Amino acid sequence: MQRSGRATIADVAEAAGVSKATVSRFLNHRERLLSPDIASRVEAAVAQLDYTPNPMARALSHGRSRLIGLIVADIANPYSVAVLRGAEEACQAAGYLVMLFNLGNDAGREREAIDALAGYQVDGFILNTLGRGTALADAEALHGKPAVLVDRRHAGMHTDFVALDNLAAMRAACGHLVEGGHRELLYITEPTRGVSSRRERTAAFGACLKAVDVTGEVFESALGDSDALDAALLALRRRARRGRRAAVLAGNAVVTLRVAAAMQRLGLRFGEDLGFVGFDDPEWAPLIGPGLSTIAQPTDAIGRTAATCLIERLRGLEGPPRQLLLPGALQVRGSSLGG
Amino acid sequence: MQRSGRATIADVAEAAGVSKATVSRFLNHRERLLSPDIASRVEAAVAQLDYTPNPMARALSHGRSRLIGLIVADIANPYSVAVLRGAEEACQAAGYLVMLFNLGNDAGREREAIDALAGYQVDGFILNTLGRGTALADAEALHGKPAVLVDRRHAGMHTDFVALDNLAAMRAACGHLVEGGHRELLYITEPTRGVSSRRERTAAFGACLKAVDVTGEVFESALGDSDALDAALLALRRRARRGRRAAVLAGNAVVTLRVAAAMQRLGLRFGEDLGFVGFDDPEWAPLIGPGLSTIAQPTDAIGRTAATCLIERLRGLEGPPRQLLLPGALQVRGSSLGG
DNA sequence: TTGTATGCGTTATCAT
DNA sequence: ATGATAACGCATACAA
Repeated sequence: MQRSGRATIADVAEAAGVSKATVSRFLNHRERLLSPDIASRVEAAVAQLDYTPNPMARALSHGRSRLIGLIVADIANPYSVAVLRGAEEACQAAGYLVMLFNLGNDAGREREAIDALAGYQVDGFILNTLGRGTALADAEALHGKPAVLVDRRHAGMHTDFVALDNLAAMRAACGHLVEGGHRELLYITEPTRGVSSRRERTAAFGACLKAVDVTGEVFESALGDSDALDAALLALRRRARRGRRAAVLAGNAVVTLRVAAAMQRLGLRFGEDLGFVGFDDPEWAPLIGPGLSTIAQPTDAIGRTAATCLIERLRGLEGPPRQLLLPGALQVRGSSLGG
Repeated sequence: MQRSGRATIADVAEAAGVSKATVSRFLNHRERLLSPDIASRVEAAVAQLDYTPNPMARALSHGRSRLIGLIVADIANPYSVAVLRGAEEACQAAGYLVMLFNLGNDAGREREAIDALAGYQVDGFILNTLGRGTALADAEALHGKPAVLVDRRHAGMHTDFVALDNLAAMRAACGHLVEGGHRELLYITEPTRGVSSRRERTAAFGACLKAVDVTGEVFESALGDSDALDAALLALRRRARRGRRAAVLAGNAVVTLRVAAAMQRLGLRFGEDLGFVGFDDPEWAPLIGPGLSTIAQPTDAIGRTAATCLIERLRGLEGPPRQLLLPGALQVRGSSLGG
């Protein structure tokens, strides 16, 4: 009688002795009055048959799927995962399910990802993408569906945007280091080209230097080039003088890892030889040397906020694109104290 | 003319001057002959309209969705993420999309997760769940859909199973430590109750001890109880004697982190005071002390294998449940050498 | 080989 | 207030 063992709305209607339309109304339009007699009969039938509406049929007919497409630049990146975690949680709580698409750092697949997800009628997108390329030129590419950007902006996209307050975070980091007597700062970042968050942090670093008597440099650390990184660290070390200590700022956890490896190679000690503060607060930060000072991003909140943002739009919220910048939290450990 | 800007099969049919059925056949049953004339007309129309079948409508009608439900115990766990990564990749490559459900370590939601995913007509499940509770008693709960278990078995579930070869891995770890002169071993694991992988590793540890002149103990490390852990490590340290060194085996990366924190608290040195090998090979392992020796799990392969396994079943592969045990790789670093 | 008609499970537009 | 009925987009018996 019932395909795949599941009760359909027709079964419920029959059991309750009413029409399918009535059952559908009972489920979706609780606000409209329906005679208490019928309502209770439908309710009983639903309970007895353990009926659950088929979301796909609902999506086909009604146009909305209660699905949210989450596109992530690289699921190997702990930051992406942390955001994903918060977003998925908020979606679940709001009755949405997440469809995941991992780009694996392949910018060329952005379009493919969006199309695939749109095919499944996702109601909206959460995008933590690469930023390079103009694949997502505009709403056109999004099939008219709302989206929220996380961490990285896209030029020309009029969507909500959620990220760390990079400027404030950088101020906190620099301020802390300067207070500790550090006067020679080196900001190490992954190559900034095209990635808005990296550009913003680099710019913020520059801005933080202006006010004070501090020398700052920026170093772009590429994936395989550990020699250049070693050289930069050694040069920084040489610039340190009494009362004018030197410190490294790492732009994210990936850089932090590279720096930690380099320090080990070079036999340099965090805190003693070079101060250190890094963006992102990985679980292992306390265990490296005297403990690495960090700026902890509220990744969970970022993910939740992004999802909430999107869901508000899905519920009809109008208005210009919003920017939600969440504050980071400075975690002071040995690497920015010793010496 | 077209809702939501997308071309439908009807549009293609009209453009090609054929019936919808013909278009559908052209798309799905390439094998059956269709007159070259019509075929080319349909092909042209498809290309011109940039037509893509609506997967939801297809699922509703045909019963299959090309969706795979991935239920993960805790997305905060790097192991889960690593597996997820491999699985998602393989699914994408095979033309499947992943629907994600994170349990957030809440075993009570297993059933909810399966039902929600089944509602969207997922074709099958990849399950990396908690193992506790009998929520997934049997195929009944899976709505008749095939599933593959990752890392953790469920009693009474007749499904394929993919995991690390725990016994071989434990042998490699113990063998390496014994070769290095370690005779007092302490295996530290998260509480094993109900979790098959933890039980198996613990059992394997016991098996490895029998053959040789080695003293072994097992310690279950609970989340907040760092005092007990400290005590266990100190006791182990005391048991070490000349020519009979002591070493810790950590059951996974979570435990490794706890042990590393404890060693720091206690002022003990890896390699010197206590040997160490841990399951899982987190990126930060080389940076702790002299480098932590580990057993690297082929997480990516595990995820890919699980997905492949499932997809084979979806393609109709019959036969009894398979067990795929993948080998780990011993990574020797300072923690198991020094002293 | 191709077209017609029906069903998949819902929602929504009409009547009543 | 409730019940027929037509979409939604596609696949598939069945007919031709």
